[in-house]
Parts: sequence; structure tokens; C-alpha cells
Amino acid sequence: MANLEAIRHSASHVLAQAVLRLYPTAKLGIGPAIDNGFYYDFELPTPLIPEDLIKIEAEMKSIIKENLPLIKETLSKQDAMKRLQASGQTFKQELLADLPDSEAITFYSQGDFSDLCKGPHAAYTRDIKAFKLQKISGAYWRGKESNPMLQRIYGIAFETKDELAAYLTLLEEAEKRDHRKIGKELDLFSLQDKAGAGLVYWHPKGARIRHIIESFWKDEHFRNDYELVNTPHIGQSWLWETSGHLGFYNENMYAPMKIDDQDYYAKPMNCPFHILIYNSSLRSYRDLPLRWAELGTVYRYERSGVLHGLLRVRGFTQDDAHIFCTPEQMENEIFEVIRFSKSILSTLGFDELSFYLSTRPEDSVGDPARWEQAENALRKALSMEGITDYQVDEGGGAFYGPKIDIKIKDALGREWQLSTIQFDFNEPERFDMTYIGSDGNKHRPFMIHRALLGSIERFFGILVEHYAGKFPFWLSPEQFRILTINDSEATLNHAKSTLDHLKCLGFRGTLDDRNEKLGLKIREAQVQHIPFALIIGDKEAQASQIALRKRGEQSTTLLSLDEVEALFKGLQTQKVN
RNA sequence: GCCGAUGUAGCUCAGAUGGUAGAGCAAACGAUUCGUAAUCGUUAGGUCGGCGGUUCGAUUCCGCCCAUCGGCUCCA
Repeated sequence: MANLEAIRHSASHVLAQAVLRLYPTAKLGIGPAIDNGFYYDFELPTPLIPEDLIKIEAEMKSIIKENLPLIKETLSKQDAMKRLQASGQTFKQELLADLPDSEAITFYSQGDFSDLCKGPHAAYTRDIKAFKLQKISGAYWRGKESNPMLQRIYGIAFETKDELAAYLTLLEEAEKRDHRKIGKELDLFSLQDKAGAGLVYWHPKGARIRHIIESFWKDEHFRNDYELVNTPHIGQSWLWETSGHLGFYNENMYAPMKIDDQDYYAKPMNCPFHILIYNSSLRSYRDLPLRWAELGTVYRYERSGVLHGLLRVRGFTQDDAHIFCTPEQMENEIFEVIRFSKSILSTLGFDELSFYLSTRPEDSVGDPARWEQAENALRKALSMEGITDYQVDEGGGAFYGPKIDIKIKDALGREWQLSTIQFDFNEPERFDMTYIGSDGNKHRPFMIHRALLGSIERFFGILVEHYAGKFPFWLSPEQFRILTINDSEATLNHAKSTLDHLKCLGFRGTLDDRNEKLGLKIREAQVQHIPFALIIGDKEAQASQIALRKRGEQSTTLLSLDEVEALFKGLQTQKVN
């Protein structure tokens, strides 16, 4: 694999060489290997257009054909600087200036191209056997908005042509599953461009799925000893001053609205409201832990350029909960959240999870001893759950507390972060939260924020892509559709009574008794990914049977209504496909 | 917000170097009664994203705005 990384890195050098050949005045930024490929940043006299990639790619191919050796040179910092000054590579000079004086500086060159780089690289350009330039984008020099924007060219590279082809197939598959596309095709949701960017409209079928997920979510919370709370969408400014959001989260909050001469803010988070409920009465250690969950809709300002379908929006519903507990309880609380999260995610179709622990950053608030206690609780809970292969991001926690994030892998092997379990040492202080301990004194409770799905909108987008719109039976907005073959009285009667029966049992379905050919009706049911087509004609009516055709299958099975009912009930309770 | 691209019928898309636009699917209506992924016909449907400018005339050229797409940055 290190080899592959070297190949990708070398591909980026070849890209830079090709660009310099075509645009001799180009200035080079950075050009690393990344997942699946590489990129290189350039400052160019003109903007690149997609057709330019074809030319650049052709130039790269000829460089590869020349089979130039990639040669490593070691220079002193002074000599390196001289070389970069000679070539006029100002960005590279900046990079070099930041390197320690004592360090030996390495350059890699192939042919007439030479680049400041720590390597390693492939031996010859011919080692780059399978690559493709993908796209052009803007990228700030060193990722800073105050810096000039460079033009970034992305490419993908693999060891073999087959692997490259497989990756391209994966990209195609991802495109087919794009939740924005499927959302339109299945009429699940929309974003109304004239009514505001990043605001989601759930259509009946999408809203139905959402309802199923939310009902399941609520039931499971009650079963797991949570209580539900509901809180307002707006709150007065003192709340956000007290919580600190107006200080550190201001950029993400919308301007206030005036009500009776008071400033009210749309909530970007639910926590201050839950804290108000906590503070509404005196709490004893006997009351703890308190676990309060809410599907709370929040509004956050996101810059226009980052909005993306359901995955990045401006108004969304968090499946939020806050746990208030004593120091003795927190370990078990964390453990329970992890267990609960695993169970919810698994039922919703995600079994491959990975765990990430983030610890105290340099700038943090709260008692260091509490941080340590909390971090230990997180580690212990993970090991109690038998999770040993989690990754640790030292210093990667929020300023107010350490956390565990859980990522899932979808059907295409892509990772998404869903659950997050986060300590908060900031807000309990700021709101002066207390409970009376067994010693009769006031103590500060531990506060844990947690979301299992993250946001309902984002989760739904991921779910659509995971299932490619073919939702399992229990989640399908339309679980079955009865298709009539003709409009004889016997057929229609049998179809209608079947529909009534199944609907009475709580199953979701419709009757397609249009005067259309069966082939068309089947096609439409398939295109809509309806789990079962129940086909009824005179033969079925006479025998009191139903020809059941499962989604994606060509064959049908003749069943009695009782048998269909049993099948459906089984799928519904087991929550499987 | 920034870089680049895009915005034509409900959907997917075509089109004119400035003279107000089409196709397929969907829709409505009619015919067809047809057993496992698309029956046929007719009709209707568009201030060509919005506003302003240039022009005799703008969907086409220019400017601004909005939205979308790919990234940067950021995050649920």
C-alpha cells in the first residue's frame, strides 16, 4: 500500500510537470497523494476548463511513456532556497521557509522537473500504470481563506487498470444512488430553490418514512429509560449569552428577531433548553441520571457553497438527548449509549461501525481532573463494549469536552459519521447546574450530549443511498401494490377485499386497478421499488389466491391471503427486507 | 463566502452566431380489455431562474441577484 501511495504521489508530480510544460509560468502549490488518487494546486494565468484536462492528461501520458527516473536529491536549506528562487516558485519558497533549518531538504526530480518534496516516490514514471484526471476546483493556498485561491486538479490513480475501472464503476454506482436523484424519482423530498436554500420539504412518501423512523426512535428511547421533552424553536438572547453560543457559535446563528422589544434567536442547538428544564427544580442525586431526548429542529447558518442535498442543510432535526448524571454513573451511561446506538443503527441497516475517541485540546474549559475522569469513562465504556480497535484523536475534542464519534459504513463502503457522544464541562458551569448529593451539598452534574443518527435529514439522505431507494419492508412508504389484470367483477372484488384486509392490519399499500396492461403496472411498481406486487386476475379470484411478486424478482408465488399476511407480519416485526 | 460550471415544459434533455422555442416520458381526454418491466391516438402545457441595461426587438449580448453542481473551508 505504501507503494500505491508513492505511485499516487508520483502521479501528482507528473501532473505538475505536465502543467509546467503546457503553462510555463505556472506556480506550484502542494501536490499530495490522497484517498484513491492525488491532486496538485497551481496558480495559472487563466482559469482551467474541463477540456484542458484532456490536454494535460495526454501530456502526462507522454511523460509516463518517456519513463523518466524519479531522482532524490538532498540539499541544504540555503541551496534549496536558491533553487526555488531561480525557478520563481514563490509558494514553494514559503513552504521551505517553514521547514527547520537543521533538516536536510529533499527534492525529487524527473527529467526537467524538480520539486521540493519529502517523498517517497515510484522509481520510474512508467510505474504509474492507471490514472485519470477527475476534476478542477478552487482551493485556498494552505487552506486559508485570506490566501489566494489556487486551481486544484484532482486525479485518481491505482496500481492496475482493473482497479481503476472498478473504482470508476463505484463512482457510477454512487451517482445512481445519489439521494438527490432518488429523492426526486421516488418523490420523497425536495428543496425549493425559490423558498430558501438548505431548507427541506418532506413529501408524503419521505415524510412517511421519517415518521416510521421517528416512531421507532421514540419507542426505543422509552424502552431504554429515556424521557422525551419538547422545547421551543426560539429563545431570548440571555439564554445564548449564558450558554456562550453568542460568543463561540455566533457565525452559525441567524440574526435575532424582535418580540416585545426582546431579541429572540432561532436555536442552533437544543441543549440550553434542556438545561432550563433541569434547572426548573431542585435535583437530588436520587433523581439522576436524567436522560432527556428530543427530536429538536435547529437552524444553523451554513455558507451557501457548502449546502448539499439533505447532507448539509440549514434547518434540520437532531435526534438529540442530554444525560445528566453523577461521576459514579457516567461510565455506565456512556456504555449504555454505545450499546443503544449500536442497536438502533443495526436495526436501520448499519452493522459496520467504527469508533473514534477525541481527547482534550489545548484550549479547553473545565477542570482538568473532570476531563480525565470523563476520558477514562469513555475509554472504559468502549472496552466494556469489547471495542478495542477505536482510533484516538489526541487533542481532537471540542473545547468543552471529550467525545466518542461513531461512523458507519454504507452499502458502497463509504464512511459516514452518525452518532456522537460528547461531554460538556462548559454549560453546566455557565448555567450553574447542581444537584444535592448524599452529603447534603451541592454538586455539579456531568452532562453528556448525544445523537445517534445525527440529524434526521442527513441520516435519511444516507439511508436513501445505502438502500438505493429499495427500503426494507418495514420502512417502505408503500409496502405492497395490488395490480389487477382485468376489470372483471371477480377480480375487482378480490383485489379490494385483499387491500382492505391488509390495510386493516396496518400495512401500507395501494390498488392499481387502472385500465392498463399488466406489464406496465409491474414496471411502475418495480421502478418505485415497492417490496411486493400482489397480482390478481380471474384465476386468483376464483382460487382465492394472490400471485405475489417480490421486488427485483421475475417469478411469482401463489399464496393465500393468510399466507401473505403471515409473510408481511414476519417482515414487519423482524424489520428485515 | 471563495474558484469554476450550470439554470429551457412536472421530469430528462435538444435548440437558435439577437426576430419570443422543440423531443421523449409524465398529465388530461379518447380508443384498446390486453397474464408478469413501457398499447395506440389526440390535446394541453413554457414571462427559456429573477431583476435591470444595450437594442427597433433579448431566452440569446452585458451587469447584478437567486438557486443548483464540483471543490476549498466548515460540520449534524
